[in-house]
Amino acid sequence: MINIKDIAKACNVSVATASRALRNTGYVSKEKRDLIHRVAKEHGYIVDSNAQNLKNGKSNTIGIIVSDIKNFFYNMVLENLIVEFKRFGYRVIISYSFENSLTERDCFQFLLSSKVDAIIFTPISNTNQDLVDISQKRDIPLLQLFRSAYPEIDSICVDDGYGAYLATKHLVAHSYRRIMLVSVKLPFTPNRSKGYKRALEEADIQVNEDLIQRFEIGNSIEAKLTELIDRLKPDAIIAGTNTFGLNAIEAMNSLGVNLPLVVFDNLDWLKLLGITTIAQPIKQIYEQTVENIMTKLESGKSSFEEAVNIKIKPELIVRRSTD
Amino acid sequence: MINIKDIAKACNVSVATASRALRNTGYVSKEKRDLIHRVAKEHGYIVDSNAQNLKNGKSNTIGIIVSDIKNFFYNMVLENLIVEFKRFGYRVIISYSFENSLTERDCFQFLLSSKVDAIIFTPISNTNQDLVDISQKRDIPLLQLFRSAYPEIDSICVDDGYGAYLATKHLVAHSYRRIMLVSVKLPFTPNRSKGYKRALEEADIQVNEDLIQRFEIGNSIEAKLTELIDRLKPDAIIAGTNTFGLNAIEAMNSLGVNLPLVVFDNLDWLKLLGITTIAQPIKQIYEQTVENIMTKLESGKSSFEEAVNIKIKPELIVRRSTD
DNA sequence: TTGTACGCGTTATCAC
DNA sequence: GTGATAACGCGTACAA
Repeated sequence: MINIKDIAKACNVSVATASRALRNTGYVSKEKRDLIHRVAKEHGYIVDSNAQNLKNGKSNTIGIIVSDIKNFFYNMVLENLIVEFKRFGYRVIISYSFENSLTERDCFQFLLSSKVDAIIFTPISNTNQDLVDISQKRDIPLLQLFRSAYPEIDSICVDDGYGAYLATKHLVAHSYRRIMLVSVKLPFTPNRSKGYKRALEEADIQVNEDLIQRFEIGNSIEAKLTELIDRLKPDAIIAGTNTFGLNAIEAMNSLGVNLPLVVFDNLDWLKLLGITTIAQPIKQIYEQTVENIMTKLESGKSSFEEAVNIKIKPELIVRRSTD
Repeated sequence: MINIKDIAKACNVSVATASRALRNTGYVSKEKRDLIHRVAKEHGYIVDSNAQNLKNGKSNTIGIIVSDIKNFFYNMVLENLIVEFKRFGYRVIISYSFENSLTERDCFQFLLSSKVDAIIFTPISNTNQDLVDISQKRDIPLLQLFRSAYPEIDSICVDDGYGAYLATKHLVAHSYRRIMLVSVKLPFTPNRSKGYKRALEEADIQVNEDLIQRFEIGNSIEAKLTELIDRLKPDAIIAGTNTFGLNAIEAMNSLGVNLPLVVFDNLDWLKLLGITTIAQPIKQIYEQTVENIMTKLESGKSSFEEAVNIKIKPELIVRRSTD
């Protein structure tokens, strides 16, 4: 393992000089600086970031715990976060919790153990309060993204309730009355059914609780939907995730019906099929996220008096499935 | 920052004892062990992995550089790799190169700097030879996944040439003669056109080079495809990626034609649309990857005499688009 | 402008 | 069973 001492020796300088030269900081004459850089490159020297972080007590790194690696939108936001934070001189380190609280716990501990400067995460539950507390004590800025499980820390969520409101209102305006809402059974996430009910109430339509169905994410609900559609005879469907949307289409196909459909999350294939969607405003999400974290980081304050809860409004994109 | 010294002091033991207790290693009496664990928990103690890694010269971590965060299959493989390596006691740390050689360089350096025990990556080019060399010198097992740019290191790829062969042969068997291949312009990846040509030659069909089209990945090629289909009048299409597949469908829609289509990468919506696909055998990919890395790690040898180049055969899934 | 010396948090060695 | 101590590689007062 070739270290800074080797480089210093090879250049006939002290490690202090080598360190300063390699990090382009402090005083060091041009000749020595060039020499040191050249020798370092020749020897394939790479700093040991563990030693650096240990020394500095921080790592110039932002940790992100993503709950679902398969979620296209999470990945889109993640990509932009990586790019944006890089522009501020921060590296991003990603951990995946796979929608599991214990795995989330591992991730959280790992990030704290690595001395990250901030943590962004999509909470699965509120069972890791102790780690949240430790982070606060260490003055590490925290931010909940997409969900809000810990009231005392900042959050940025998409207002899915409003999305459901938009979808329902749109369908109501097209004279549909028996609208089925296929929602996710997920705690700490904005409530879709509230927006659905509000839109119906505004139109003086009686809410039928049977038409509000909740399912766990993860496995196909095609069979269940087939049964439900057949039995409840809805005249339109709102699918809370694009997987549910897919299942709904399959269910309708197998029943030989073709109901108007609105799907959450705007993916390419939904556009292709001409399906109306509720689109997440990716840009707003990552921009607000970066601003939230950078503000805390630059102010040196890991949090302010009151937790900030930002709700970002999704957009309705009308296509021929509901025209 | 509460460290092991604090814990030791609070327990009236030495740091050595505390360290042994916390890591459940070496000798330490039951009472002290329990006490130390309790106090550590109470104080919210978390080891500093930077100090650990610095001390140990390694991190029990495998670094993976993913070239495309949006690629669903990469993510599927990644998820499984994380789970599998965890079972072997290794943590995975992910970096994204976004199909950019310089970013890949950053990632590579970061991983080496972090003292990862092995690196798996999807090379974009062969311009980072120096970092490959450094890794070899440090005895860090390397593995190229999905592409092969450095002949001297192991690789695991999907045999896309064979996939193209399967697709072409299938279409030929259905009497199509003017099959258009929409392929990716990507170096170091198995050549799709070879398999395409082989299938045609086996059927004594003259290869028409015009029908082999290559495009960069990243942006929509719908307009180009519309023009090509209109001008070249193919009687079937093979799309080398699912984005190209999407574009092909859009192009056909705008022309009002409906040619048989085979698309690489089997995604849910392709199944929904009944489109024939070439499916990547995810399980084989991650299993072979884990085996390759773990063998090297456990044998203590970062490589063997000859580089191993594994090609995994994809599968043809026939659906109604080509029936 | 350069070098010496110490400490960051942890662990392995060795003496007790 | 337990504890003192030297390292790991690096950065930085402080001295020169």
